[in-house]
Amino acid sequence: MIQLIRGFKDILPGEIELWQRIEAEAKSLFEAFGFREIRIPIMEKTELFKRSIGEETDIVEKEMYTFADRGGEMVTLRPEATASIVRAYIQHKLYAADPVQRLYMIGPMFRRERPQKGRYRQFTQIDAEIFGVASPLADAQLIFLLVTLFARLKVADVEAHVNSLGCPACRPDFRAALQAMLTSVGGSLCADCSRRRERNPLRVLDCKVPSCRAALAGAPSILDHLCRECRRDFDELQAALSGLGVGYRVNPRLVRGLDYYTRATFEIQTGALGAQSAVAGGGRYDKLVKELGGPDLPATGFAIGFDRLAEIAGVGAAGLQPRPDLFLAALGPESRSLAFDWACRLGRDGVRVEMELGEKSLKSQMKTADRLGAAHVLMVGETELNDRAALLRNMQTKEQIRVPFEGLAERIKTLLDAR
RNA sequence: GUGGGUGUAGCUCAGUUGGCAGAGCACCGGGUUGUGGCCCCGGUUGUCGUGGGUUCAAUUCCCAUCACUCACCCCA
Repeated sequence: MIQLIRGFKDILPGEIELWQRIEAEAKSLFEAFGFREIRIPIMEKTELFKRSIGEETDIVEKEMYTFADRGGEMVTLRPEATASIVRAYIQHKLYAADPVQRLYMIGPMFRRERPQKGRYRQFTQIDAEIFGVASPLADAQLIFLLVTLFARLKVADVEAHVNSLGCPACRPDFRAALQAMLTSVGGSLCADCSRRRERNPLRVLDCKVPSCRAALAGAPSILDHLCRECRRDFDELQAALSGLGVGYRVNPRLVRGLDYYTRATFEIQTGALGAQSAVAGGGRYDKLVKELGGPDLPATGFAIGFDRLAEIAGVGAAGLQPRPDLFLAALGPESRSLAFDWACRLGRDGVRVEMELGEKSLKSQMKTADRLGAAHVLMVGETELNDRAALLRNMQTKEQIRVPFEGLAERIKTLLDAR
């Protein structure tokens, strides 16, 4: 038999209710804050991701699903959403009407990594971006949204981490200081970090190898090298968060794996997902719009790992299963055809209704109704045909009443609505 | 890409020092010829992950392979 692709997964009924709940919660929250949904394509020209995420990043170097299509063009299944949203913002000149745009999207992303807990090759992200706002209040708003959404979904054991990555004015200074320090402790770094020392020294700060952590105990902090503007913005962000009552931790070791980030950067971390600590991450990317050919406008945004969020959400799918309002149990062909007619009418009018379409004993049908959690069962058989009235049983109280055939669907709907 | 663990019924798992493949749950039927949950009785379901090797005989031993899973790496 043909199985699904490694690292991909089906979301089956029973689990999907939780996904729908999370989606609904996210949408209503974002829309309350003026975010509008945007839908972007699942594939883009490979060039877009190379230029935005960065040629030297792991994502671009070894994780993208990239191939030549039948016309020979190099295309890539999107590994993240920001690049496409920025592309759309520029291409459709959304900034012309108003540079300030709040956009969100929910959809699948693709990265060909080795699957493990909380990590799939097709995974879903909830993404939100704010364009055209330079103020750190925009970053504070994003973090507030994350914290609020997580609280609504009863996610326990999460913590917001914030940091500033500086800007083109001050980051080179810090980078030089860090590199000098790394050279001095060179011997005690792990192989990966020795390699990263030249190309991407900031990543060394994020290394989890104990020897590296020890060697970096006295590493310079980016926060000591921020220029005046970066310092001011970072202070303002913290003041805003404190004012909102959002708990957070300043983590000078927090870095991003994508090259386009500047200044404010943040992550929501959890201890509940094994090695995968990040449930959401984001930050400011003030230079990206311009780099991709648009105007020089600032932007900030985040992505939530939907699959990870679903795993740690305190609201389970259990209470979310739909239960029928009514189950129709019919005995014999004549009763069944009557019941079928009622079932179709009631379903059309919005009553959750199910019935057995085959020939089954009443006992068996009652069992099915019970298993489905039906609130009521409407029985019709020989006796009822003679009486011209069906029997409506309340499954909880076991109370049964006769309902005349005449206008039955309407009568039933009225009875159920009255509850 | 590297390393560890695991693959037996729809699900959770036992098992065979190599000899006809098991339990619980689920499902179906009956006990009640027309009334669910509890109880009792009965029944259905398997290429024992796949391919090869050793053997009279392999689900069991050996080799390979695939899948799942956890971790490294990286990230959401």
